[in-house]
Amino acid sequence: MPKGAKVMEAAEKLGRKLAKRAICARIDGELVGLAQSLDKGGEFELLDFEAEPARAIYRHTAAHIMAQAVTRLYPAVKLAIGPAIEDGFYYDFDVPKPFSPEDLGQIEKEMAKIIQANYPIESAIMDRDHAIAHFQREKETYKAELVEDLPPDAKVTFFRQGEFMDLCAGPHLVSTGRVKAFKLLSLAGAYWRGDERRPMLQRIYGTAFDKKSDLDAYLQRLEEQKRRDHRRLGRELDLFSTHEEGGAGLVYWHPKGAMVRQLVEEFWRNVHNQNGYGLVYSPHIAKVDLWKTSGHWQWYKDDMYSPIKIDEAEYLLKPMNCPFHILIYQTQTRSYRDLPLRYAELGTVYRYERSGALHGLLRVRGFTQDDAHIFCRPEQLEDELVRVLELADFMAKSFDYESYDVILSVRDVEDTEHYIGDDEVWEQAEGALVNALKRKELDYELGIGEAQFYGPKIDIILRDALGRGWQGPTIQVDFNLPERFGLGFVGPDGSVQRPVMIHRTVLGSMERFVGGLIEHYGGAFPPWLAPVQVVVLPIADRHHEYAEKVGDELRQAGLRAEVDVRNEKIGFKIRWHEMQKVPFMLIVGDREAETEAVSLRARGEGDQGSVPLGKAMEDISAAAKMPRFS
RNA sequence: GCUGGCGUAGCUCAAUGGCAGAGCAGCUGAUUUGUAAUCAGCAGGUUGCGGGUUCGAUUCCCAUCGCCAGCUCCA
Repeated sequence: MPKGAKVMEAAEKLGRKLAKRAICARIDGELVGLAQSLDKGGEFELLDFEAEPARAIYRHTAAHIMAQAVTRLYPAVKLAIGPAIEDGFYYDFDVPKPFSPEDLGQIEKEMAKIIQANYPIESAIMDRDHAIAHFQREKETYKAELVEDLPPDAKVTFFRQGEFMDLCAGPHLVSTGRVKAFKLLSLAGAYWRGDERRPMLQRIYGTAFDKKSDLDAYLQRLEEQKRRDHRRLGRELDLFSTHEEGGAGLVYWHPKGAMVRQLVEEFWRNVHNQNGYGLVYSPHIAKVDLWKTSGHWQWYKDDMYSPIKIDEAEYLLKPMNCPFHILIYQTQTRSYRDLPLRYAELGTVYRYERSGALHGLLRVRGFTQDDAHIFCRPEQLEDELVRVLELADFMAKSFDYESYDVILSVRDVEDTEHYIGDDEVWEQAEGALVNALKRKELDYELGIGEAQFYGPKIDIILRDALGRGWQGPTIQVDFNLPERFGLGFVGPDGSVQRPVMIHRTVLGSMERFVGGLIEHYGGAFPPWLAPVQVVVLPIADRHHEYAEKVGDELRQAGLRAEVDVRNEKIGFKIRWHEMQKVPFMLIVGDREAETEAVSLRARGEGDQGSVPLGKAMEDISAAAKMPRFS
């Protein structure tokens, strides 16, 4: 290709069809727009909508089109930022009057005009000072601030489409007409630069696809997410409720939801007993002094509830279980031979969550953590972390979470205010976590400044059936609490040494975990977790006796079975229990009663035909087995 | 906590300043049913709670509680 030729021309050379679908190119790893000139050679690759970076460019252009439309309709608007995000884009605006949902339709219409006009999108470069002056003149104070943060010698790029020009690093589509399918989805407030002390802007979320059918499929996926919403299923399947009278963020588990939770807990207990944990119970409140020793009073106060006065002493509701497990540790002189000591507890804690953060079962003010604290010698730390990672993996797989993402949260070394303990101790802790992850060959993202006040942590984000992420296991290394409580163990040489603590949960909390499970399974729990595993459906009144007998036998065999003797037709009952997501239905009429048989129906799969009762019970029992750790 | 939206029967939703309604669920009765909704009748409400404007408020205003979408924060 000649120097100065456009990327697009190079693309055409590769093929008409290819060029038509291309959004941008990657030259030596750098993304460039199709309208840009080729000023250097290198490895050349065309990207279409299938490629994530190209998709982001496409949606980013859609965000610009939205900003252009908003600027036309609301001339007083000030623009902030408008990036592409997972599945779409947003743009933040400062407008005198907030948008209403009805405004979105208007904006969409204006966007359609801009797309129709097919304005070419051209880039321009200005030096930093000119750019600042330009934005100050235009009263675009947010844009001016963005440019001011750039280094003094920076060249600032702009993109122009029609009358609209926006500060932007690019690249972009070649013209506005390239956006084929878009939709504005929602409105929200958002702080400028995510800082709650700064102005609240109006954010519009939208999404864009290069095919109408893909947009429709995406919108259908949103519908599917709504159908699986645990708050909706929680009501429809009679699993749990919350009550205005009782207070926000506090959960009431109904018998069926409680059964699911109980099964999760039973499984959890089995696994922990098998894995060398001692299961403990601890109180819900403790004196303020204990929380002063642990540091919670100083470092975690904003998340804790006000003290309760009992006999002149002040007590606090626990936000964490760790100090209690430490007290248990301290009841004996521990030998190096005793370690590691692992205490596990389904411990109910209470934390103050800001009212706007509350959300169904996923964000609540009282919840039960599947907590454990491992006290070990420093040289045991890495092995223990590996064991926890293995346990976490087993737990995830047992609930059909096929994959997960790992985040290593470390302290921000600049921020000395939010963390206790010396640098050396932090480095040691962070190093142990990194080594454990390496040994399990787990890739991870780094979360700087995301650590707990007492130590760094690994967070595991479970990917559900729809590919969404759920906060699951977390593993924290802590050298600080053992120090604060003066914990010790007697070493082989008779000297007293300091143990290390691991705080960990492998599910998260019962509330959040079960909430996630409801959505993951869409309410259709696998047989071992289903609150009702089998329902017996008699055809007519004369079959009730046999149906009850079948129900009794099922229950005798340890299955959770119900008999539906309502005066309804069989079709009604089948529909009802299908919607209640019961895994198995046994239909009994004259034919079955005569031959000690049942007509088996499996959830979602329909009629499986007539089966002898004994065989049906065996099959159902086999399908309903709780997973075991091996 | 902040911004915006919302709160009407158990659930889903109508009624825009003038007698609060429907479907499903519930109850009663009829029907005795063979693989995703049998029919009929009955009952169900201080319109979240408190104040105000008005002859009159589900509707307009203020406050409060709760919910929703985000922001911030997090198991």
